[in-house]
Amino acid sequence: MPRPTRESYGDQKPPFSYIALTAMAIWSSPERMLPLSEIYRFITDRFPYYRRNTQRWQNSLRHNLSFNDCFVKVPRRPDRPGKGAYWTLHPQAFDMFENGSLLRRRKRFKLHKGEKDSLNAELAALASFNRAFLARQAGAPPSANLANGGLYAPSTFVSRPSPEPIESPDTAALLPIGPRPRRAFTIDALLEPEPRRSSPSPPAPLPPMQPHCPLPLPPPYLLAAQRYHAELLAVNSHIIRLIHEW
DNA sequence: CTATGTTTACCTCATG
DNA sequence: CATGAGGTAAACATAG
Repeated sequence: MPRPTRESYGDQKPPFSYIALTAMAIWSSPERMLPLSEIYRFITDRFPYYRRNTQRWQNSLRHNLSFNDCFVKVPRRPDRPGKGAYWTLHPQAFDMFENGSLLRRRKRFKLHKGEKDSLNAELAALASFNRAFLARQAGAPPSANLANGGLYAPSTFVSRPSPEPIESPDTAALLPIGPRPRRAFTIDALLEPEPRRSSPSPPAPLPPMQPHCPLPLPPPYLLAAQRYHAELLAVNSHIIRLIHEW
């Protein structure tokens, strides 16, 4: 049976789980990261089946986002106000599907408590930093040093390149535990290149992952973020290519 | 208020 | 039969 294509389903229900549909949407986006509304849009755009009964399936989809550890909620940048957060995939969730077909899942992706805790700690730190930054802006409005758009990249992902567990990269070392960073440069370290607002559907080929020269030597954020993106782009380039053929 | 998230419960289905 | 994945409903909570 040939790989199904976008037009194969029409009004029929596509054979993909919500997790697969959401992963497709995220993968197809330039930053590998989307707000909920964009995930909805991706799905309704290419699967007419989901243009009906939206309350039902969108509730299910939100349930999946919250319930499954493979999805990570990343806080918005303070200069990009909006309704919800951005959703991305945990890099370790990439071997979740067999053969990359998105049709079958190997096993549920679950983080162990320690991993989950440190991830949550970092995301909370990010949100906390946002608040601090916002407060700072309120005090000194003029020059927001955040002109070039883009999003945070989650930075505390443990790299596990292959089935063979090589060494254990120290995740905790990536998280500045103690005093929250007070200077604004840490936010620059988290900036991503401008996503190139191509509005409708055609996702940009593969976004250039420019080194994005850091200003002052950035904290571990940048290195971790870059490693994260390298993982996204390298480990799954074949899957991403498949999705782009749709 | 609505969109977004979180959580619990219960159901079906496949698999061992 | 037990277990796990996935789908659905629903009861919240919270942010904009």
